[in-house]
Amino acid sequence: MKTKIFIVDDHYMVIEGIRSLLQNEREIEWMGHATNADSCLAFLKHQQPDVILMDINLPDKSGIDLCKEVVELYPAVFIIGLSTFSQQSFIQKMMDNGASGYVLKNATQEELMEGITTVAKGKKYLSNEAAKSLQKSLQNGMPVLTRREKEVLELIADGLTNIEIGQKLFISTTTVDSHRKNLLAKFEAKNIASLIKTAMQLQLI
Amino acid sequence: MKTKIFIVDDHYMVIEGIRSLLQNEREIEWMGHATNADSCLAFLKHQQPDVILMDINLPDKSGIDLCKEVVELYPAVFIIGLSTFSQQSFIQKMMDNGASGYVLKNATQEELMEGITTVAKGKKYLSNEAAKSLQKSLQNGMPVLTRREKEVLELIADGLTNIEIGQKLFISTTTVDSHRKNLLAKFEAKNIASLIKTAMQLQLI
DNA sequence: GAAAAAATCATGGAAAAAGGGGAGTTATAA
DNA sequence: TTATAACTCCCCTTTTTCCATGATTTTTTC
Repeated sequence: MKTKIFIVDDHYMVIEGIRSLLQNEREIEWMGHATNADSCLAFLKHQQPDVILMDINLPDKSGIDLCKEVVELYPAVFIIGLSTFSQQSFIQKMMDNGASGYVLKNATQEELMEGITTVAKGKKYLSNEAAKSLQKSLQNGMPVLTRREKEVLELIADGLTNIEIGQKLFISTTTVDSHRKNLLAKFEAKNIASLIKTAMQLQLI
Repeated sequence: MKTKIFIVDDHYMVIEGIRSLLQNEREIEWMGHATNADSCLAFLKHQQPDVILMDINLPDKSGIDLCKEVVELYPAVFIIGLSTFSQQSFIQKMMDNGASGYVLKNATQEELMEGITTVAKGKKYLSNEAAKSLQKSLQNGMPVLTRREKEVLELIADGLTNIEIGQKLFISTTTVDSHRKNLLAKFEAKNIASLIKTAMQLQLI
């Protein structure tokens, strides 16, 4: 039986690239593509592919959020995350949100096919490079933040002071300060400036 | 006469996508591709294409630097910068370094062909979207930083205090403070945290 | 060579962050 | 059920940033 494939990516060159890589594969049926989250959801109302290749950066919604929605609505559809090399930190998020696999955009035809067939069987797949970069970002002490710490970090990055953050989250200013201190410790940062920089680099903001 | 094309991009899917978009064009001769700056330069030693489509993010060197080198070594070769949507701020840099055009990766076949033919004639080309986003980032008050402000900004982002920065640049602490204030004003930021965030988003760091 | 922009320096004060230390409560997972 | 992690709160001190205001010198540009 053919594996039905659908692509969500806002770059035509990537869509064409995937189509080109898959066009000679007999076991693949190309169902089409979407360039944003909305038209992807619209498509799924009528037809369901076996595997969706989903970019992480979409114009209207992050692939991570879309992934979650699709998995909830259509549990039978397997999702493979697609991303460029620099977005290692999203791999974990994508998998946490129900993706079955992850393939980098510099994957070869072989890797892509391996990913699709593996995932279509219900197994998990991480391409070598993806697995490597995940490992690397874990090794290189990528901080694991709690829910609250993430919230506080976002607000700090938006320019709010401890007092303002406390009011927004209905907690004491001193509590916000505690979270701030924990963040500095986890990032091994001297101050908020360097913390924001590394957090942005790791795409945690 | 056919236009000879060469691609430098580290993502196979993009390479395949471009190849696929161009494969039926009679006026295009596909010379090959490289996935990094070094092999691009190695290729150019033996053969020169008319137009190079060059990604901005390469594993060994930024496309911006590579662009400069290629233009110096082979003035007859025209370069079109390629990038994803989020890298508007690089468009200007790429053009400053001698690129003849700029096309976003979500360009259609028509846009890509228009870009290639325009550039091959020696003219400049910016795809609608690229031009738009350039305009936008200029309009939306993308701050124009002075040499000193950039230096100070980098050091702030690395976590140095005003005192440390002053020592490093051999200027008074109060001078550093002045630059800091100017930066906050230019970015319309409430504090350094939000400044670093937007500076990272605009890829000024 | 004059105007504009950039870089330099300063004072003083208010606000916020950074650093240190301590401690109770609530989830939650082994 | 008992550790463990997460979240909460507090005090005190020092350091740094932020804000207002003003001014001189150097460099660039027309």
